[in-house]
Amino acid sequence: MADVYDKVMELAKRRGFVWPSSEIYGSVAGLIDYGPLGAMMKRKIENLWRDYYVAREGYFEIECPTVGEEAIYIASGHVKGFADKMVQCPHCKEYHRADHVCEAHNIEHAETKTLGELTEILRNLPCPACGKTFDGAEAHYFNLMFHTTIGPGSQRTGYLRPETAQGIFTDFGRLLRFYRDKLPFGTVQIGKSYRNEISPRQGMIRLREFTQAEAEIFVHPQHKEHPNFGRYADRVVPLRGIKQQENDEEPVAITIGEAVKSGIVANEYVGYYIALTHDFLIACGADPARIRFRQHLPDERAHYATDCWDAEVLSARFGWVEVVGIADRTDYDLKAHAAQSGDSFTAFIPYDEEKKVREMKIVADMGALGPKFKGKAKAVAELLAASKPTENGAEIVLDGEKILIPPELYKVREQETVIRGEEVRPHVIEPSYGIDRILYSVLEHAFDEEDVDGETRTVLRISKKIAPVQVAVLPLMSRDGLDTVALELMAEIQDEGLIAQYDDSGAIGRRYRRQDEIGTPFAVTVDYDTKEDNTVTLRERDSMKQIRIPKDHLAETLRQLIRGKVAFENL
RNA sequence: GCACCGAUGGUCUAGUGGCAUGACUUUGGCCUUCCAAGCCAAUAGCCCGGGUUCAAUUCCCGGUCGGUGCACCA
Repeated sequence: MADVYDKVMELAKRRGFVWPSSEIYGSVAGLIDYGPLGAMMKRKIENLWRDYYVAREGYFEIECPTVGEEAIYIASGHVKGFADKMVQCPHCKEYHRADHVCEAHNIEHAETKTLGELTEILRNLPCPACGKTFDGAEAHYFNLMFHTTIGPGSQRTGYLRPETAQGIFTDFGRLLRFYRDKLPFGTVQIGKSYRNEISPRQGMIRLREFTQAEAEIFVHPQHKEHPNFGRYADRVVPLRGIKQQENDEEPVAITIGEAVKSGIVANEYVGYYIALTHDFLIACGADPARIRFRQHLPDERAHYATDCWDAEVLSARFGWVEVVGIADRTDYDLKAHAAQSGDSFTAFIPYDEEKKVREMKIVADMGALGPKFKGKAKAVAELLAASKPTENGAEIVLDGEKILIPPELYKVREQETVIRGEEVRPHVIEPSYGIDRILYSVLEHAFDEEDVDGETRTVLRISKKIAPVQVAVLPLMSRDGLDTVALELMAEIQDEGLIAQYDDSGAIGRRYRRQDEIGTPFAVTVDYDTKEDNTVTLRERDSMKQIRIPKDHLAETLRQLIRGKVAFENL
């Protein structure tokens, strides 16, 4: 069954987009190599992403290690949440959560038991699937994080990061200062993340090492209005909300402004990035008819997220594939890191107007309290501050003992305190992109075969913004000086910062086909007229149309074509 | 991780207990004045480990990778 997937992967392998990793030693499932064209294309997708998030949104990029110490992932919940105690039934081979099986048989606190204890208990318990006992089976941990040790002596436990986000969260304090203590601000990271999948299949869709591009945008919890919401408010996006999924309906095409106003999308930030993602995926060359946004159902949503949408792209082989997740993660992560680290993970937000609060303050006379209460003096002073004194003195309870502190041991002052603002723990809006999946989706959507004069023409109609090779330079004949002129042009084009490929092998038609197959958007051909009038042929991949342009303008024209500043048909 | 199926030049593939097919691609040459033309030549392959055998790419066992189903996938 040669479906599009087979054809795309065959082409990807043959032409140097994607290869199985360490193929000569047998490869490892879930690990891939990007070949020369794949690596170039991936870099261009990442750079296009930077255009959107770094250049246009103003979110600076940081780079954190892929290896992180244990504390990070204890705080994030990955050490616990990503590790289940599993047991496999020796009879029917079914997998079960070891603690769940125990708890179903009234074993209390099974979750906290060790693997040995669980194995011991399970020995006499029946498998929920087949009814036979687990005798002979051993409970084992199952954590999807790659584990390692940092430094000699295996002293420190480390993990390969399962997402790039945690690096941004742990740098929160530094980032807040970098952005001069103001909300909102955003930070992005593009890099590798790791998940030790049990059974990674589906080619490039499910990898053990994959590239994420994530933005973490820190916003005031009460102000989730995006400052540039107007830019995307009128953009129509296919949304498949909870309602459509429950009624098994098609996505609704609706403006993002309307979606936010009607409450389908939780807030402007989430809506804004849904629209931006729509824009970005189409700019990469994904087919608009095969993109939709699906809202997470309440029961699949992570417990901390208030709203979460996946950008899904339709694949002929895999169905709708999640390529981007856009979540409002609330303050879950910052709260978790605050608890683990002791730092506050808050921003000080000044009020528009200072608040003045009049209050009674009870100030202890430490000179008198000290000798009287000795080591307990400090505790007494603190209790005094919170007490409500009467004329006879203030009654406090110290270690269960009621003590009356006479008025001469403290002073009561009425005092005005100025409150200039408050500490606010931001909420996090997180658009998270799976670059590998996007690259595959674009390849699949761009793959096209058409019949030209009885021959099959294979052409990758990828966006000229992410095509690995941008221009092919072809001498019609590799003689009569045509090759010399072509090589000169080649150098000029490369000087312009474009990626060009020179090809003088075989008939001209064959060379066009070669370039079509790797998605090169433009080809320049030097022919005999070039020597007469200094013009060259410029051919466009998608239409196969050709025009002649003066070779002096070539490099500049190409640059404008590729940046989308001018259209081929207007030349 | 389980079950079933598969693995042969770069790609697709034929086939076999004893010299391993063909096509396409690629490279060089001839030819060729714009869309995979033709001719000549060259390069290049039986997934890995063990077993059976005089001899294994072929048969057997184990593994790896890929596909499918199950399980897993905050």
